[in-house]
Amino acid sequence: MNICSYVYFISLLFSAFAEKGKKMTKENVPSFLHLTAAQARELAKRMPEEETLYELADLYKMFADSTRVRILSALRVQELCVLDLAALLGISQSALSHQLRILKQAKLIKCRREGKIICYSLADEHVESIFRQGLDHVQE
Amino acid sequence: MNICSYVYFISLLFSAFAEKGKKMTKENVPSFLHLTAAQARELAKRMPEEETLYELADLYKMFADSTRVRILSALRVQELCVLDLAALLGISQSALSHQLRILKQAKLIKCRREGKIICYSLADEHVESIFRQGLDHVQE
DNA sequence: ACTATATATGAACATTTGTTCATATGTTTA
DNA sequence: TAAACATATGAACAAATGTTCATATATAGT
Repeated sequence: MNICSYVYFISLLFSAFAEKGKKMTKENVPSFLHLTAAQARELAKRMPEEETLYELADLYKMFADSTRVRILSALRVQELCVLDLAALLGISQSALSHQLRILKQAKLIKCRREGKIICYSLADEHVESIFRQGLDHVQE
Repeated sequence: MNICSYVYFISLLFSAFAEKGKKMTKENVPSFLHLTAAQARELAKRMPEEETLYELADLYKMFADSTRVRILSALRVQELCVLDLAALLGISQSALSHQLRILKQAKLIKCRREGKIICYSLADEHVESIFRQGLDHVQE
């Protein structure tokens, strides 16, 4: 957990005490918070780094658009070139190309050139497992 | 795969043939597409339903915002009431409440009332497993 | 019943995001 | 080397999303 959030949290504790004219002791907390300071520290320690959580959100952002999900879903089956993919999904070449770039930057897909055409495929097994995990949840 | 996309795809095949003054045969395809019609049908069959893919994108949308990821990350550790959570994460009560509603509607978290306060927690094991899956990928 | 506390929500606003359109880049073939 | 083909990309626009501010609802305590 980021030090900023924690500092903010602690400052809230102090100001809450100040408002009520109470003295803050190490393991005591203001009434509007139901966690003790010690519990809050413990909780914060058990959370991943703030930075990691931002990266996690960024990863899931890639799967958070139906066009990208459909692209990944097709590439799960087989490698495809841009025009085939566009025709298959019924979207414009431009829109697809923009999304392919985004997915490529996120390292979820890779591509190789074969003459005039460029073939895209999933980058690795991890992508497949993330996809399947979500699919399991959606399909109950 | 949605019938609409497939119909669109087939229509593209036909128009491509028409433009070139060729006749379209069952298993032949225009040169700008590297898939045969049969391959395209095969591929489409192996993809989940279009509707399922939209639901999948919606599911991942929940994890695609850093505030929501941080909320879920805290609730993984323990049940928390709104004000504790807001203080812990350093966000306003209002912003948090809006996000809690979104997560609740998506059935990723649940809540129970205890007097004045309302305690939130993760809805089920699936949420934890989706979270962990993404975390594994991010942390390499 | 009145006040304080805890949470929820509607509207306005700013930001982000995805698509389209026009055009650029890069590769093959005539 | 010119033309055709396959893909990429910048800019403009529209739509979706998250936060803030003000206020509403609901419960507990006096």
